[in-house]
Amino acid sequence: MRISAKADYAVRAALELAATEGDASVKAEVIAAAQGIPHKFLEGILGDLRRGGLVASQRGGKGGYRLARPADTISIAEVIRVVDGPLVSVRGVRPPALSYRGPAESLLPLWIAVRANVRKILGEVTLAEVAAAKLPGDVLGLAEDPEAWTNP
Amino acid sequence: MRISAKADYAVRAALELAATEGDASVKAEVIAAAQGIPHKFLEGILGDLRRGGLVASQRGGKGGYRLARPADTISIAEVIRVVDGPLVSVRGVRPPALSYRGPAESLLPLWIAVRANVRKILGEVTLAEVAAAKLPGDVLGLAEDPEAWTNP
DNA sequence: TCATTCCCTATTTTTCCAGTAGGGAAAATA
DNA sequence: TATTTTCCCTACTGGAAAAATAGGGAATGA
Repeated sequence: MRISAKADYAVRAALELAATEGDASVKAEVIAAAQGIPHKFLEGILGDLRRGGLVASQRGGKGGYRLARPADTISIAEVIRVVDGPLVSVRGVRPPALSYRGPAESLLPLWIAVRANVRKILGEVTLAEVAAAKLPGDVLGLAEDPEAWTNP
Repeated sequence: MRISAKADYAVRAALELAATEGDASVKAEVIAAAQGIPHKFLEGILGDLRRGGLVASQRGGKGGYRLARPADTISIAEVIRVVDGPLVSVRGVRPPALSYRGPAESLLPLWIAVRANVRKILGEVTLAEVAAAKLPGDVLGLAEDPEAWTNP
């Protein structure tokens, strides 16, 4: 299960906006430099976020980007969906559209369970929480287990 | 987050073996037909599973493949790791190797939490359970929630 | 010996990811 | 109005990885 560069970049860009005081606009170039993201590639991503209604933009002199909604109302899952489509897919297909035969029939509910779990985490955590380094208790609990950091 | 065709095929092939009575060998061609997997592609996957120690093979007349260990000792996570490498990665990199700056710093524990959760599910469910359509209670609980089947 | 089946290597085809290029449109500033 | 700044749009490219194919070699049982 791989999280794409696009999704990673999009979340980091959104976090930069979430961390900006007030309604000030931030230029794409500034975000790119702060997070080490290729400038033009980032512009495309910010365009996706804008079309997805998560970000507002302003052209010209003092222009730039800002969040379209308060940072505590935007989940990480939303950001990823806007740039990458479905949160979880199998062979590029979203789970409910899959069909399995024979002993593999119970694979579908298994993928559904995985997806539900991912949704639960990424859907409850907001940009505000990550930007402020204040993850919800249950998520922090999972992340704090030393076992979670071990390799394979 | 995308699960590759290879991982999906590998699990389904392993489930066919898990569902086979006794130690009987199953031919690659039979598995391919049962699950609708391209025969030659499947052969490569079965080779990976064999080199990973999950499957044993036998050449010649009555040859074929069978599980190298009891089906209730092989988790879905093991199967996926053998054919695809790390269970979860960000931009192709496994989470502990990532490094984030500024407001994105808490992204790392978040990815870790997601990974821990995926591991928890796929690591506890065995081939035997899926093949017998008897998923563990907690997994079934997640999968039974109608909410989990809704689209986005 | 012969049919069967796994085994190995190489090659192809396709798809998608990540990144680049160049210019046009809007807005502020002067 | 002219100029600068910045977002905005379209196209495109390179390359890697995913998915699949091809062909023959090596073991095994009959």
